[in-house]
Amino acid sequence: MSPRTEKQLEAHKKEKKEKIIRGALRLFATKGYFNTSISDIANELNISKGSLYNYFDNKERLLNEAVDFALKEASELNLSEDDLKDLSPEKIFKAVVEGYFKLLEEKKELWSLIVSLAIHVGSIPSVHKTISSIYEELTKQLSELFTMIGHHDPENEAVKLGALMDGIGIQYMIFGESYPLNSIKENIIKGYINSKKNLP
Amino acid sequence: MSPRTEKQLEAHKKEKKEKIIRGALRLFATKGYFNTSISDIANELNISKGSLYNYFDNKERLLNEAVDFALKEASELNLSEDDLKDLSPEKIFKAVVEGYFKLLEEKKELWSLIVSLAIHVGSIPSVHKTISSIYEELTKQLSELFTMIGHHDPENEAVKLGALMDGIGIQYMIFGESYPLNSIKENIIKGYINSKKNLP
Amino acid sequence: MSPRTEKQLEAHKKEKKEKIIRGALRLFATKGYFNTSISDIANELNISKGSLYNYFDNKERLLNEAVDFALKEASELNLSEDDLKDLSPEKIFKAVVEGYFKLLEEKKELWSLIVSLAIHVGSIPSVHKTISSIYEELTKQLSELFTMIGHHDPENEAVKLGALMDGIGIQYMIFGESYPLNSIKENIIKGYINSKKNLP
Amino acid sequence: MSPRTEKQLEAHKKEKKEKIIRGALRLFATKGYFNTSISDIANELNISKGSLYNYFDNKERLLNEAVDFALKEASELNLSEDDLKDLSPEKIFKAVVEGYFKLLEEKKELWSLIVSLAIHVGSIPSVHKTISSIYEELTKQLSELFTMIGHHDPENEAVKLGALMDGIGIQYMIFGESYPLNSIKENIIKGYINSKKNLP
DNA sequence: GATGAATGAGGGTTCATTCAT
DNA sequence: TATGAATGAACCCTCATTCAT
Repeated sequence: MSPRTEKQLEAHKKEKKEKIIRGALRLFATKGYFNTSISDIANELNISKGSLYNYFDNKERLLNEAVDFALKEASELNLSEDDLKDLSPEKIFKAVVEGYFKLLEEKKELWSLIVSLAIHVGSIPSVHKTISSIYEELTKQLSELFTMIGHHDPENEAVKLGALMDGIGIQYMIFGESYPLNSIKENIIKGYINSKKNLP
Repeated sequence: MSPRTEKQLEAHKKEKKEKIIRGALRLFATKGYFNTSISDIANELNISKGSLYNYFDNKERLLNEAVDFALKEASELNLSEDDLKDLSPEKIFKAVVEGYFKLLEEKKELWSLIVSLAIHVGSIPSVHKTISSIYEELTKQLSELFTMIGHHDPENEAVKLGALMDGIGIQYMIFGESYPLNSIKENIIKGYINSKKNLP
Repeated sequence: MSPRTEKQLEAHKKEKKEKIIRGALRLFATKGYFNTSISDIANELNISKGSLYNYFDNKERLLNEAVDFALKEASELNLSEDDLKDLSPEKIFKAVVEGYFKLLEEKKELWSLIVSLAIHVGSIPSVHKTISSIYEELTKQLSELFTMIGHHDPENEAVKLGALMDGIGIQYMIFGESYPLNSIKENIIKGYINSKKNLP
Repeated sequence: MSPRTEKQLEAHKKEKKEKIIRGALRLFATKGYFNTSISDIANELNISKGSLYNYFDNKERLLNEAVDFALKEASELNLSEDDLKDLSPEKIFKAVVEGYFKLLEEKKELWSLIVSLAIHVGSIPSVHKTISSIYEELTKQLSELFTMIGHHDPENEAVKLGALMDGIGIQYMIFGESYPLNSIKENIIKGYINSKKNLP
């Protein structure tokens, strides 16, 4: 009944790692990394502390893998290249921006955890690397999107859009539900579409 | 040379508090709040651990007062109302934006500490309040600036500019020196000035 | 040799707890609760400070469990119901009173620790509850004893005898070895036996 | 307006010491000696910590002087020899016993503080001496009382009455207001008076 | 005499990590 | 692989006491 072959074993291990990561992520996101102890995580998952160390070398590595996992999962929410081909530029923008705003609303705590870790290098240097490499990737994708659309200076535009969206995230975290997330979203979408139209 | 009157005593105490705050801020900014121990701060300042507690009830209070102090100091870098009167709208924008970018460059670690604390409520709730109240104030000031300039929908514009600048901060923290801070700065300044010109 | 089954594990843990309790009790009794540090206890037992916290949530809980343990152990020194059946009233009295005096002499420090904790609620409220519930139990048993013997107003008599014995304890603690413990013991025993004989 | 002569100075100092003692006693009695800090006392009295050390060498000495003070004050509540002369034996007993019960009720916390300190030598050895010497004195007075009344074996009777009253104190502290203090008081008074009458 | 900032030893407690089972 | 007791360093904080003013 239990897995036998090496492959099965590997799969089983991966599954368990993912389980742990999800649990850890849940706690890190709500309580913060430093306020979450290894014991907390073990309790959350109903496993032993020692067992955790069979899957992760130490707490910081667990954090890094968890952040990596979360970022990859979040990326998957975004559009695949196939989608891009079939959509008009306007729709692509709408989809990208709306996807991001959805992430912001639905995974608020996770977003704030990751960004707060990312921007303060001094706290946990290793995680900074993990996040920035993914960030770079995302910006590149955004830039490609602008290129496909035929924007002049797509890189600069990608950087600016990325910054604007992150900034909205910050303000949303700080001001909470009183922040006019929706109207800003509409405003952005309209702005980009119009500005494009206005171009010669 | 030593203080005698009650006033001098009070002033002396305030001075010392500020000294401690500066030291703590230095360490919090570079190592992070959770990685900075009370001992570290005491050592940094060459005073005893116990002495710290004559000035601050506990570590979290020290953080809050430090953050408050830093934010107020940073605000003072911004323009006073007098300045606003004498400057043309274009110049005011330039000054505000440039002031912010200067802050970003010169107090990188401090900026990242504060924002990372601000956005993740779960880590230290109390500091979230301290920061958000100041943030609200800043947004209001920005909004007033837009009103004075005669922008339609100044509030929305203030929120957007605030978000954009914060977002640039994030990206700067993540990408580091490779981030094209200057070209973006110019781009923003030009953009705002042009967009205004385009208005009827 | 080492425990394997869950039952053995449980038993092993209970054993260790008891070991810690005995060590803590030894120190609390001689030095006092507040003068005994967690470090002291760990040293006494040749274990680490941290290990203690695997068995007891905190120092106060350890005290409470220790007191509880001591009181229960002391109670067991008293007579079982079987004994009562086989003895004449005179002998029961003798046994009870002598048992108490023996306790007083042989566990002097422990007795004084517990009573001193019990009577001053302000010091450690939690332990006051622990002790008073046991005290209530003891008084009830004493009352039942008087009922069995046929004393009129057994409750009142139980309270009075309890008070007298506690008072003797106090005086013994204060006056030390010069206190005529033995003669008083005899006096009490005789007094109760005679008074009973005088009843119709 | 301020005291000049040495005598006045001395008197002034004594007054202040007494003030401090009363404040300290208040806190010791309610919170316990170990839970009361020098700062607490200074705050209670609105004086500085440093000032306290002008009057008492250290905390333990303050406790000893406070206990001494309290015991002497309590003793003064008892009957003077003059009173004894004018009263019948029955009335003297009544007065002594009632005085003690009044003390128990009105200065509950103080009584429990002192007795708890007295019986546990390990906690604060010095105070044990302070209290036991006063206790000895009180027992002697009680013994003299019995002698005056013509009791055979007055010493033994004094010890027993002392013990009984202390024991009642303990039980009162443990059981609180549910303890039938009044009925026991009446019972004791009647008991002693009757037993005396019953003597040939 | 009065003050309260400074001290520094020590307090209880937490926690990531190890390791024997 | 799973366990959880054991560790020990580090943490935040308290406090009696001192001393310059």
